[in-house]
Amino acid sequence: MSDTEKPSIKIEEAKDKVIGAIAETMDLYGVTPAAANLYATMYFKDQMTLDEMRTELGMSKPSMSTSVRRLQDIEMVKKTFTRGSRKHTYAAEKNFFRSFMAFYCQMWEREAKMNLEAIEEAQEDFIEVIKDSSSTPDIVANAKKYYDQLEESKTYYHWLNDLVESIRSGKIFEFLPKDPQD
Amino acid sequence: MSDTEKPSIKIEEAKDKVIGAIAETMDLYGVTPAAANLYATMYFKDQMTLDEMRTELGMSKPSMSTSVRRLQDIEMVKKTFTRGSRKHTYAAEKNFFRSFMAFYCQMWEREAKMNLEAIEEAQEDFIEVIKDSSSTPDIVANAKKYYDQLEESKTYYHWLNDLVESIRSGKIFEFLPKDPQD
DNA sequence: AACTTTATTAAAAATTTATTTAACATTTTA
DNA sequence: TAAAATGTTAAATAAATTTTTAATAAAGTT
Repeated sequence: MSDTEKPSIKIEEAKDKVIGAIAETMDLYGVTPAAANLYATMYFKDQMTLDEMRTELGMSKPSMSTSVRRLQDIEMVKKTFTRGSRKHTYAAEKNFFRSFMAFYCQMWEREAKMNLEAIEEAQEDFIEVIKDSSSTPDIVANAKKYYDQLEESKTYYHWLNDLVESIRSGKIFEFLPKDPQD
Repeated sequence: MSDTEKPSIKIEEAKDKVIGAIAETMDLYGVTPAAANLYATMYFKDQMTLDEMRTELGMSKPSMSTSVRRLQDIEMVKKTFTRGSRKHTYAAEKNFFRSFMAFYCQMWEREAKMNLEAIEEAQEDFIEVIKDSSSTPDIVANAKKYYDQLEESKTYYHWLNDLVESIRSGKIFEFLPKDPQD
């Protein structure tokens, strides 16, 4: 290896350290390894085509195609327009605040919605049981207990929705500044 | 079916709606289906032994054993002491605020730590390349660009640590109350 | 101290998920 | 409009993960 090559190799190695760390943490976010590696790789690129992705990661094109779409779903990758090229180009969202926002807001909103819906339905059932004349006293007591437990849990889902709202609006950064001036 | 059975069946069905919803959202949190179903089932119980779990879910005991341990890891289940019983007993954390806290704080702290470590190492490498006399001007320019990109991303990880701290200390609830008085 | 009960670990089986190869559809260009 | 290039869908393969059966260890009881 010539001396003049060393620095560029060192750069690649340095990038790889960060790519590895990003991909590993994304893995825990329910993203497939291919998508995680792809995002981390794109984090150091301006924009990429599907063919560049496949060359860079050594994976198949359909794998890149589906990975890129999943990353688009969670808004971590955006399609970019490049005049003069018929290949589609994509760019990674490099602002982690925006990625955080998109990912968690989507997730928490979904969670709150799904669970609140189930809770409402269940609570209606419990009320019917409580009203039902054929219910024995301890069945009624049970139904009441569950009804109250669910009622209390709603507080959490409403809070989750509030959290989402404060992130979307940016109000949370008034409370927790991005650059703490200490 | 006798009329007096109907209410208790209705109760079970109502619980199952909520169990299904909880388990489905937990699935997205990287928890195995067995663990997700187990937690959701325990959510409506005071406490359970491994044998009760296996009977209730119709799964093997080792599956319950490992599931319960994973739930303990993310602090969604706690071991309880029951005098007079030699079987271990476990109880689900029913306060979702506490589950949220334990789960996300653990996750975010880990993410910030891992990525910040990788970033520090990479930045040292970039500095070496910049200092290296055998680096060509555009290699130096590249190293500087990456260095700055990583430097900026640190803001996010520090913010994540601040978020964790405000959740752990409960200060976040001053900003976002659990019961909004509207 | 031996026996019984309970829980955990290890190896095997089964299921699920991710990835690839191959076929198809779409778009662009000549 | 035909040919070439790009991207996506479908079926098949491969890999990883989850779950189970079987064996082991630990704890408690007689």
